[in-house]
Amino acid sequence: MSLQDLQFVHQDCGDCPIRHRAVCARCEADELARLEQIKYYRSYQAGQTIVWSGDRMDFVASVVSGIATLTQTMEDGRRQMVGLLLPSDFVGRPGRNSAAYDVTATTDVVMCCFRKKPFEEMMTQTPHVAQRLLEMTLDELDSAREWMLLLGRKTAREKIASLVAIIARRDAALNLRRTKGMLNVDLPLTREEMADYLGLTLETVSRQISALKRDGVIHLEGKRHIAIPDFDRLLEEAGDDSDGGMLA
Amino acid sequence: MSLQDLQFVHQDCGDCPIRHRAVCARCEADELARLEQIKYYRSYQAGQTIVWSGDRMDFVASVVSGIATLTQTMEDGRRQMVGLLLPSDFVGRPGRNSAAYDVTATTDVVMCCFRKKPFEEMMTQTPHVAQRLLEMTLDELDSAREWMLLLGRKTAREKIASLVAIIARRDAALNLRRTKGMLNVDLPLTREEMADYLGLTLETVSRQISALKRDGVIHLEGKRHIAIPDFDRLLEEAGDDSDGGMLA
DNA sequence: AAGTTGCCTTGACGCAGATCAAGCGGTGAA
DNA sequence: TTCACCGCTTGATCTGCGTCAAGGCAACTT
Repeated sequence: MSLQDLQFVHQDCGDCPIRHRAVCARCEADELARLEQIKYYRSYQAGQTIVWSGDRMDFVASVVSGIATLTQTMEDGRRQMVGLLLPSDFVGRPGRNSAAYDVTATTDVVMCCFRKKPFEEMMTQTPHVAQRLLEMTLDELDSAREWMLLLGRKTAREKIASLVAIIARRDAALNLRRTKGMLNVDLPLTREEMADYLGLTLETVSRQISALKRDGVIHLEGKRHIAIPDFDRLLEEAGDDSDGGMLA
Repeated sequence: MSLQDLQFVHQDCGDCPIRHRAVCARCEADELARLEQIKYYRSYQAGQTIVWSGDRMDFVASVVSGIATLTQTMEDGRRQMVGLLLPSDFVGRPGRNSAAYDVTATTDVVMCCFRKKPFEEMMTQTPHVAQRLLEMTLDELDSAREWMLLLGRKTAREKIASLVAIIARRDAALNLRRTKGMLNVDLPLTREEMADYLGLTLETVSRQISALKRDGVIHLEGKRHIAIPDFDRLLEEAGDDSDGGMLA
C-alpha cells in the first residue's frame, strides 16, 4: 500500500471505488488495511468476456474504469442485458461461487478484485462493509425493478427516451457537461447493445432514435453523441413521472 | 416474549420468518431478544394496499402468511408488477424512508414488522442480520434479473409457462404436492394480476393458458388450479435451460 | 327466480415492432 | 486505390399481441 494509495483514500474519490464507498467514507484504517491486503487489479479489453454464466467465480470486484455489461442468453441466442456496470459498481456475489450471467467488457475495463474467501471473512468482522454492500445491492434492486416497468410496459419510443435519460443522469452524477444550455451525453453502447438492454431489435432502436431526433427531443452529433435541449421534455417522452431530483 | 415464541425460535420454523432466517439459524439469544422487543404484527385484508408508492415507510417487515405484490404504475395507468412476496419474504429498505412502489395484499396477509430506526440500530450491532439480509437481497436481485429476461425476450406462451414453473418451484420448496405423478399448483393470482406480472394483457394470458391446456402441457381444474403432467416439458415451453435443481 | 357483479374465455380486427433486405459511410488492410 | 468489414439507417412486409366487443359461469343479493 503506497502513500499514493493512502492519499486517495482520504480524498473523496479513490482509484478503487469499493475502498472508498464501503470503507473510506468512514475512514476506518484497520478495515482498509485488511482490504488492501487482499485486493488486486485486472484489465480487460473491449469486447472481452470477463466471466461466463455458470463459470466458477472466486472473486468479487468493483469497476474502476470502463463499462461492463451483465447479459443473459437463451439457447436460441435471444439476449437480454440485465445490468450495466459503470465505474464504482460492484459485481459478484458473496455466498455463491458461480456466476449467474455473462459479464462482458464493452470498453476497456479495469476492475479492482478481492478474492472471495478473504473478502467474506473480512465482511463478518467489519459490519460497515456488509452494510454498505447491502445499500448498494438494494439500489441495484430498485433500478432492476424500474427496468422491469420499462421492459414490460413501455413503448419503443419511451424505452429509448428512458435509456438516454438514465445515461444522462448517471453521467451527470459524475460530471455534468453542458454547452449552450444543453446536456451532452455519449452513448457508451452500440445500437445492438441498446437493443439487448431495451428488449428491442437494433432496427427499432435506430428508427426510434431517428424519430426522437426528427421531433427535436434530442440532437444527434455523429452516431454516438447526443445533446438534450430540454431534459423535462425527454422525461415526458420516457413516461417517467419525475426526474429523480437530478436537477433540483 | 412468550414461551410459545421461544419454542418456535428453536424449532426450524417460526411464525416470524425473519427471526428464523436472519437470527435463529445461528441461535444468538441476545440478538433475538433485541429483535423481539421491537417487533409487532399487522394483518391486512385481501385487496388492501399496505403501502403506497412515495409514502413514508417507517418499518421493515417480513411476510408471515398470505401473498403480497409490489407494483409500479405509470400516470396513464399501465401497471407492472415488480415483485411477488410469499411467506418469509422481506419488504422494506433500511436506509430509505419512502416506499418506491405500491405494496398490495393479494390474499389476506399477516406481516411481522420492525420499526425501522431500532431495526437499523440493531443491524449495526449484529453483523449476522445484515449479512442474512444481504443474501436475501442478492437472491431477489437474481430473480429480478431473470424476470428481465422474461419481460424483454420471451413470447407470451413462454411467459405463461415460466410463471407456472416459478410458482410450482416456490410451492415445491415449501410442500411438494403430487397426485398420480402430477405436480399440482394453485395460481394465487387473477388473470389480470398475471398479466401485470408478465407484461401482457389479461386476454393474452387467458388465451395462452387455454393453448397450453389444449396442447397438454398443463391440465386445468377449475380456473385457478393447474396440474403439471411433465415438468420438463413445461420448462422446455418456458425456454429455460435448466430446472434449477428443484427435482434433483 | 331474476338480476348483479366479478372473473374468465373467445372472436374479429388493427397496429407496433419484428423480420428480411438493401444500401451508406467510415476505417483499416492489401 | 480498391476491397472488405462494421456499425448504422431506411424501406417493405409480416405477425404476435393489444384492443374492442360479446358472452359464459359461479357466487351473491333482493
